[in-house]
Amino acid sequence: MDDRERRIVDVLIALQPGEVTTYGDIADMAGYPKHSRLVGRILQATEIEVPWWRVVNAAGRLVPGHEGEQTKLLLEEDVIIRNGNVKSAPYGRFSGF
DNA sequence: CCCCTGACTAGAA
DNA sequence: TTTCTAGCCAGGG
Repeated sequence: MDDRERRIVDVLIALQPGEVTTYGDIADMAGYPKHSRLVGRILQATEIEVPWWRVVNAAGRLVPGHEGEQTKLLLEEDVIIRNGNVKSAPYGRFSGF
């Protein structure tokens, strides 16, 4: 695990309940703008426990293949979801309250 | 090294 | 609003 991966994971595990953000924002916060794809790759491959359900793409689309579980987990954190998309969340990139 | 693929994105059609 | 086009990065064949 290199330095970039470590920093990105640090940002991920720091996400709080109800805080929904995007791949691009995670990359920015970790100090690696333009590396959104790397974030997605890490989320899919890492063995470390991270709140993956609090990450969606820039359009608010849920993770392909995990919509069901992700929707359930987000609803428990008071995140508003409509048609498989995050409409708004208490905090983070999709905060609309 | 080339080509394709994907939990990505911003901007132009 | 939806679709396409470049850019972007790491992996795998």
